[in-house]
Amino acid sequence: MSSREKTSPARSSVPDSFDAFLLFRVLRDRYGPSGWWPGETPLEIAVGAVLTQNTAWTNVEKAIALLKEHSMLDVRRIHSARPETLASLIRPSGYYNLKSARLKNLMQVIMELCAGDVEAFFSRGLHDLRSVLLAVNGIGKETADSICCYAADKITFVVDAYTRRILSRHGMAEEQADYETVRQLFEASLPRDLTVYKDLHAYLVFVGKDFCRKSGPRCESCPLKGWP
DNA sequence: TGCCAGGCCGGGT
DNA sequence: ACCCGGCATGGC
Repeated sequence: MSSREKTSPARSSVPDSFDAFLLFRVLRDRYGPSGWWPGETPLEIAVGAVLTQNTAWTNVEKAIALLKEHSMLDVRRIHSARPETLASLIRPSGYYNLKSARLKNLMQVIMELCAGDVEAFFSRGLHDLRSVLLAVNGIGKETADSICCYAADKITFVVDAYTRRILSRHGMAEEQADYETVRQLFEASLPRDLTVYKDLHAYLVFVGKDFCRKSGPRCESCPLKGWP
């Protein structure tokens, strides 16, 4: 059956020649191992993923440092903290009331499903974990995939604003292509290798920060100049 | 000084 | 199914 085209929702057309693995190799040659995600434990990575929503990482670092100083980087401590207390600690990361509630929502589900055992929580299968995370208020697709990939070591590609912008500026996708379309675009041409997934997303953030900001594009020395 | 940062939700059309 | 306002700090 050629049951493909009729029900497909208006989806952006993309050059089917896109080779994400080639992109990976080019960027790896330039950057080497990415060292991502910044964060020492799976819990710290997950917390950072929430705190960095629409926020510069330098601000997140301050917030995480404060959590550590107050011995609050802990499932039960966050879970039982007063919302205002938690908010005051993560203040530098912005949206602190919102993110305080979101962190507590995440800890709540870890408590409910695994009695606060982070390792057990992250040892679920990808699809199970991903849907559990997506059901948490305050965790959307990018945050869920970031946690799955970097905190739980699952093979799922993280799509963010930089990924979209870089692809669209190079004519490889529409800027407003929906999340799943872009994710499939990458996963279709990547080997199922966790390091490749982790590093490629990291490289796209590096390129985005250095050469592909919203304004002030300095594309001259961009490693992707002329791509493809 | 204003714009931007590794989003997401809820309400409106 | 989109579109939009709100959420907030710190850096350039």
